[in-house]
Amino acid sequence: MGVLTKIREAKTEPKVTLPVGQILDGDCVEAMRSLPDASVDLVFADPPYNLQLGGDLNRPDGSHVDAVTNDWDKFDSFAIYDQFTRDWLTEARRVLKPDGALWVIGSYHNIYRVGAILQDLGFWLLNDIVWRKSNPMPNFRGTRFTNAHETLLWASMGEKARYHFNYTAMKTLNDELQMRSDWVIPICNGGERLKRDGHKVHPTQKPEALLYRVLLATTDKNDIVLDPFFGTGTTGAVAKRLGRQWIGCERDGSYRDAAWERIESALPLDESALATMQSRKSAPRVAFGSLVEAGMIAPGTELFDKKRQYSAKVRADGSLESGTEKGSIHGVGKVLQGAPSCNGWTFWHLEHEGATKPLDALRQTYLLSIED
Amino acid sequence: MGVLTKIREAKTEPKVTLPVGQILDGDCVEAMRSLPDASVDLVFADPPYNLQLGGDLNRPDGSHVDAVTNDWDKFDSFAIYDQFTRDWLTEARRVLKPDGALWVIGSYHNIYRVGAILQDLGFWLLNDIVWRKSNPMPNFRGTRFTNAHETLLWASMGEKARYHFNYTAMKTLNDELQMRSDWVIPICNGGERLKRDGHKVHPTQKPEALLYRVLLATTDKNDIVLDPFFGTGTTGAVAKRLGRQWIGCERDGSYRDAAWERIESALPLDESALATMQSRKSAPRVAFGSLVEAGMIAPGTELFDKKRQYSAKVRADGSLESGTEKGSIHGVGKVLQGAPSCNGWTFWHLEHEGATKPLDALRQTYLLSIED
DNA sequence: GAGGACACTGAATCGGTAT
DNA sequence: CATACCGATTCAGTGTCCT
Repeated sequence: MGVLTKIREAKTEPKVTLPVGQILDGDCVEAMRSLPDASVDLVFADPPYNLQLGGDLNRPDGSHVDAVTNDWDKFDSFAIYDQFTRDWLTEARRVLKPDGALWVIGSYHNIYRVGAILQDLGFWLLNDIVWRKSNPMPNFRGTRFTNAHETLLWASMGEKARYHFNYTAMKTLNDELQMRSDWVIPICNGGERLKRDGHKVHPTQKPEALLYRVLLATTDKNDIVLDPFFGTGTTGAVAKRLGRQWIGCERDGSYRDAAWERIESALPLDESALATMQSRKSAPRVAFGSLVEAGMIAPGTELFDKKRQYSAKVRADGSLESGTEKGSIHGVGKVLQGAPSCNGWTFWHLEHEGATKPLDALRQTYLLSIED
Repeated sequence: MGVLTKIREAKTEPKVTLPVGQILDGDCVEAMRSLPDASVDLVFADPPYNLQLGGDLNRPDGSHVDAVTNDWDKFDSFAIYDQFTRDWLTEARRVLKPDGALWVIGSYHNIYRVGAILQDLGFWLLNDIVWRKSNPMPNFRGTRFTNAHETLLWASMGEKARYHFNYTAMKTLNDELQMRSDWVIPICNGGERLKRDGHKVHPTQKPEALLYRVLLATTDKNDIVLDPFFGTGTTGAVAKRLGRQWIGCERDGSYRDAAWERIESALPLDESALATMQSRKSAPRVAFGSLVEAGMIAPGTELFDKKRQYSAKVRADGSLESGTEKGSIHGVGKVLQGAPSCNGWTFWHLEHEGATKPLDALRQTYLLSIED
């Protein structure tokens, strides 16, 4: 590649060339120093998360979890991580045009530090976006909530700065509803996941659908996108597909090689690719506990079947209790009847507003209340 | 109300009384100073977000920042907010027990500052939780993504600190799937929304379903919950319903009045409704040898895994023997598989009354037989 | 080929108690 | 303080192999 693009700086500065379509070798702060002021439209950054993992972790079946143990994710303290963050954000700010914008992705380990520093440097937060993973890794030890999301920050250059937002494109992508700040996107696996000798090339490759939405929302055709932590080049591949120009920084040669191979084989956008990016809507699953939480069914409520042969009492966590039997609405119904299975939603009834109703009626009401 | 609960501090300190079931008047930092060290189990905090709203700038204590004489800018406002955050978090940390925990809710305006300061003070993030609003306010001007979520941080007192998590109750509440870090809960409106003369009493009243999940997940019955920004008392109302003790701080008299009225009309749950599914962790421990002693398993019985790849013989003392390998049900299973660990109760099976059963089934039978 | 059983995997801050 | 030992714990998806 190596296409050099001429840009004209503000006022009457001499023309400068930008290394568009190139992966700059080396530390991203050093690499960005070679770029002129106010020259790129968007920065997308996926910095190390500073995970601070302890010992090994095994799944309940005894298999080993292949965690992120790379040296590039190790920092000795928050202070050192903060300095690293200030350094690259400062340089990113310098190369951004006044109406440019910045995206950073992170997890709870690092994103609060990044967000605060970003604000301290004068960036202006426009949204925080939640990437809700449809298939996250479970919490194998049952010690916390399943960590099922990551966070993206989108910021302009300052409170009064202008920025680009393709409102209509987002609304179209979201079935004519305003795009929300929570995005449901699967993690990167299957054919999209880059592998070498059967092993993943990069431990934290991001899904292209995520970059697709970011670039479609906040850049225009031919805009220049800089990714200081290029990795295996997801940003470059999607930029090429969407007709955006890109610059990457990456110090790991094997990542750069994989990125080149990938970007060269990336095809410019066609309609079929667009279709696969559309979010598919499916009916939300409702847990019985949600109805209890929402106050639609009080703990202590008596449930019974249509013939009033059986009864059970609702408990605080959404489980049922009937004699010595305890469990879910389905499980308790099944055991009481001695049946092979039971749909608790249709089996159990309650007195509601003077009438006898199956639980399913309340589920419908709840679904309406949480509809977008 | 005004029930005073006696607590005993660590070591041999004199007994101290806690203002349980009370709303402390005044600034929360001052109010918390009246509480003893290490005395509460949980802090839930919904601090003011009032940053960057344009126009007038108020300090979190309500005093007005004079734009002309103070020559404030966003850096000043962040610095003021940071100091306020450090102050109340420090005091909250002091009154928390060593195995207590803290929750804070916020939006992108303030949560990155809160999160970073929390980490700086030594709190250890356990999860960040996304409250995904099912019915958020749209972005009327079409300039950004619809801001459809808020963020909650859950933190323990430190990296090595213990904390409470009712894993099984959460799993039950979510229809037998692990509870994830993204929670879909409607915003507070309808009958739950407190109104006076047709206007909402508090601008940011939180839904009770949110507090319900927080308290059910991370407190036990009778635990003491402190809310430094009590507002109209959602925390107190849900705590009362769930049989938790509460303390509030609120400087606004009209909010305190509304909170009192609301909490007094809240109905506590009865004992059986309050019950939740208990994890097996809390069941009394049974030694495998006890089953042999009790005659439920005869020495010499052949055990095998589900696939019948391995087998072992039970010995008189409740140990297993397989080839040259001898030891506990866990130890032998672990060595045979070459696994990092093994739960012998679920790994080993035997023929019992014509069927193949895991040892765990016999443990359950034994547990029932020794119940009082 | 279709379908079922099974294996494998993903940015993970993933024990508690007794000695 | 470390060490030993007990024993609790997973969801969605892809790929492979076998029937």
